[in-house]
Amino acid sequence: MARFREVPIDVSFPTLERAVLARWNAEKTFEQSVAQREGQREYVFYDGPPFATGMPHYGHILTSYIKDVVPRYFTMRGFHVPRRWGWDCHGLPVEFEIEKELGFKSRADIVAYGIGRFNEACKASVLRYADEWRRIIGRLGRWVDFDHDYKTMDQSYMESVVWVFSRLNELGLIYEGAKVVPYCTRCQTTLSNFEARMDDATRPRQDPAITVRFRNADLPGESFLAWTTTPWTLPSNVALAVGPEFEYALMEKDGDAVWIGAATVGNYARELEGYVEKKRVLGEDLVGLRYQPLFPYFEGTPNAFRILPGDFVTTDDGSGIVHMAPAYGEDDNALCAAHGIEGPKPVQDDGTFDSTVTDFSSQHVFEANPHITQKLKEEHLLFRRETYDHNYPHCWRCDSPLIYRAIKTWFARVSEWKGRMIAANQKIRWVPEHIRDGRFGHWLDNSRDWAISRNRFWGAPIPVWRCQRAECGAIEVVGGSADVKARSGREVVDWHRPAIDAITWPCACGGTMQRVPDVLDCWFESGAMPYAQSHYPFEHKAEFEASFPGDFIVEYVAQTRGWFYTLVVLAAALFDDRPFKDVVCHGVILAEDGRKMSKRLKNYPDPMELVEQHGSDALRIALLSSAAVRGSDLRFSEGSVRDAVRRFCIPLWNTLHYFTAYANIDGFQPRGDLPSLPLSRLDRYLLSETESLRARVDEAMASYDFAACYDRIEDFIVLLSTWYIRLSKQRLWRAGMDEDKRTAYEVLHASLSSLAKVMAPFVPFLAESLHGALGGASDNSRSVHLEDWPAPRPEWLAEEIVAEMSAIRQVVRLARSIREEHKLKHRHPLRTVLIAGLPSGAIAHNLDLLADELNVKEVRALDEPEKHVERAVKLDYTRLGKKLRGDMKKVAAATAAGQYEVLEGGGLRAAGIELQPEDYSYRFAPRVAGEGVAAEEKLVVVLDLTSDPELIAEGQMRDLNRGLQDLRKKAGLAYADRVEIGVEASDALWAHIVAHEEWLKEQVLATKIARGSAEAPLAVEKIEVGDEQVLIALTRTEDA
RNA sequence: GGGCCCGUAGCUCAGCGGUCAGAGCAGGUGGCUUAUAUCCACCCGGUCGCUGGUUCGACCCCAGCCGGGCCUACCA
Repeated sequence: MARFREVPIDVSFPTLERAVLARWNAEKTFEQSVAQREGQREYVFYDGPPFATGMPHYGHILTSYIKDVVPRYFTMRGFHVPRRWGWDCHGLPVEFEIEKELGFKSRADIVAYGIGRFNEACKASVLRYADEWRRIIGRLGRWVDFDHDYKTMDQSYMESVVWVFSRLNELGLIYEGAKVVPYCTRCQTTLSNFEARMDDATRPRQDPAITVRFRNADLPGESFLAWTTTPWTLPSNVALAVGPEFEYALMEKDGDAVWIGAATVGNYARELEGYVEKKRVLGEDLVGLRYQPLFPYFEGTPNAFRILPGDFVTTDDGSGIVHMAPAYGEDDNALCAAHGIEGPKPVQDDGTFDSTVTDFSSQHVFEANPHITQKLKEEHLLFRRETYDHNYPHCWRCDSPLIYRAIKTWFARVSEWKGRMIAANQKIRWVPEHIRDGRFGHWLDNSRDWAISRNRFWGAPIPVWRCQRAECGAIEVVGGSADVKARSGREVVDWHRPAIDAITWPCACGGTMQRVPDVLDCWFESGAMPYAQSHYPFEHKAEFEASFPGDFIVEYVAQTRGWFYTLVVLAAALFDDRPFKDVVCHGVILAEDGRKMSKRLKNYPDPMELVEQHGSDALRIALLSSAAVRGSDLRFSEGSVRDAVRRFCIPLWNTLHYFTAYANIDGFQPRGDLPSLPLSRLDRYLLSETESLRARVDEAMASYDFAACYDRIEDFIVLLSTWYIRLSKQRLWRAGMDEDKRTAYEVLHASLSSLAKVMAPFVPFLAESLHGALGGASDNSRSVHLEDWPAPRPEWLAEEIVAEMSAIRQVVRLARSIREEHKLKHRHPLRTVLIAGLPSGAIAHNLDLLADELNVKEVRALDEPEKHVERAVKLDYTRLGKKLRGDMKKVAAATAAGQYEVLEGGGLRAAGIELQPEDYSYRFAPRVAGEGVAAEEKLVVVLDLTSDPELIAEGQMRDLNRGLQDLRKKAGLAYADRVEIGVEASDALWAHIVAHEEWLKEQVLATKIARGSAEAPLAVEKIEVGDEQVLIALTRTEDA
């Protein structure tokens, strides 16, 4: 009766995985794994929410795998690791989707449709992919709690966000200002400076660049040349700026004189053909000069139309003179404000000119560019027209080119607490490490005030109410629903617009307090996630404070300016702390061709089809053992997944198959009594490596080096499969169950059991199958994911055996290379091998192993290796380099040339310098080619190549055995099936067969060996035995 | 313009102040296998981007340059 669950050899990993999933679902294994750690140490993981406006792609899958491995690992290590799924619900991405669906062209369409209806549509849509996400993430084997998820649109979440805003306000970190900010004319809202850099929002664009004459108001024959790539800002021009330190040249030809930056004259070689430099002055000498406005629209602007000094002026591009439109440029705004100039704002919210700009009224600014250029040309004010390729920001969702525009916006005064953010960052552990002071550190250094309001609809409200009486304008900021109720007497039923807008209350002045209409930047909401998911500080106050900062987050590198950033901003302001302790930044997954994965190009395989083809664990291995987990980009190919199956899954599976099949034949039942068993050195080697694997994985996980974890596990599987099991076959194949055989089973069982646990976080499905199969015939054994991580077993470590085995494996390689060189088949036995250079005792310890592996009758120590090999001194460079310094070269040259003398009592002298025995060792190289000698490092192997009839006969028997085994397999026989054999052999060969009949019968489980073909054989084949072609046949013996 | 990362075999990537630079894949040859879709050995294949410097010793550290990627900037 089978005790171990039968493991089919022709496994389908995807099928296997589905069965495991079914069991996890049925037994609520995930829930148990979390619940059983209740009360133990917390390991706090924050789930960075995806925008669920589409289906998961490889990037999400990579993130998800890491978000699964780490919590699984720490759970097994004894931590309580709750994992709540998060949904990002608010913001432009969603609004934009809905606008598309409803066929809206502009913001006005939304208002006409009704904010309430629009937001209902947003709400209804955000979770439309939720079921698909849940299905896919579940299929991947990621354990995460979807039932207790958080959504940024939850009332509790929104109330915490409101609290965060009010808290910042109490700290004096919020203000309303009219700064120049990125603005989307289609969405009709401001964006934050970092949204303008999201993903590929900043990308090449071609714009017109024109150089314009501004005529000197007092000397009409002179003009100032200014260059701009935004002709649409020229109607709003109110000043020019020059670099006070730069030189400016007055260039003249035929009575036309133009001022231009001296360093930029070369930029205008063609236009300035024939012009002569008449004068050269410093910029500061031009300051104060007046010029005629280009357009008449704003002629009356006080203090305007003069030349101002600007420290931002460069001479890299353009003409060295910069035109100033304060409402549409940050520098312009600051400089003009400093000189008492208020700029006109003729551009309306939808990007069109208002009626003040009579010539271009109601034209969109980008549409107006050529018309403005044309008009300037007609008035002879256009000096040059060109096109300019530059990187230009676009709206990260609707893709419209942004403009910069002064607009009333609510700001978080980030520049004020930047220092605390920088300090907090120093306490964060980044993987890869360079992000901390590199990409992220520099980003923090450049932090500017954050425009947090959006003149939009679907988001958490700015919790600011303002008295509607213009002459009062009092402002109140609320920090939660209690604040609202205290003022208005009304409950907050929904923090969303328009419900929240409907709540008003009387101002002390008699006016009405009404909410300012803006909503918050959705990045503000995601930055508030640690607090808002717990409804802090309204609920779970103590739990939150005990669990903050979080232990671990992971997202892709671009979040350094997204979520990672907003988390740090808010945590530094609210708690003067880091929001998380450890963060892993993974890279971007590219298609195999090195380009971005593109649905349109179909340059990548569908993730779920791939998972159903090869299995999720294989995909997990491929992704997490790649450089992507170290922050690099990854060219993903299906081949890497196939490779993972071939290198990792199949060898492991076959190991398990072998173990269960033979253990069941033998009726092996583990007793767990290893310490009392006569462990062989091979057994101790495997146990030592088993323990080392655990330690190596722990070490790698301490630095979140997932790739190293997979490498170590794979190394172990190879060792297990190609060394331990292969060498144990003879032990396990023997009939009956002696103690040695049982020991082998116990060792294998212990090692595999440990392996199952160590693998569990990394290949959760395979580990579960492995663990389940080892647990016994009953399918009711506990999940491996409910087990504790293996405890250290220092008693399993056996360093000297590991070193010895590594030397033995080297000897085996050397012996094989000798056979290779001499075309001697491995099956052909040889008489003797001589070995030198092994650790003392190694030969005695491994006599049988060496004899088997090398297929020799006798293994002996080689006493005088010098007879077969040259001996060379191998210096310990690390030791000697430090000691000898400049003499190192002399000594190295002398010893390499064999010029040294061995000193009595150890040590040697070379180039007049004495070396201690620990300063060097010897290595060998074969002296004579063709002698059956191989050497490497200090090892020397000498194989006796001579043969004799007895050895030849044995070789033939092994050939025959091999052929018969092959035939058994081809005939589809079970391992324990008995057979009858027929052999058509020469007389000489037959005589050998007769001599070895018993051995052969035992090997191939034959009841009878006959000369000639059997009647109606089950299988027949012609094979090579020695030099002879032999026909073999077998028939299955009916069971007695 | 500035910053960060990268440049190692045909491909994907390890490595790292120490002797002769590695693995996997791909190609070739041979061998092993009573679990394996395996595996093993050997061959093929490298100016470790280039040039200097530091050092007894540099793929590794430093400087400069070339190439690629990512990020960034008030390219008006």
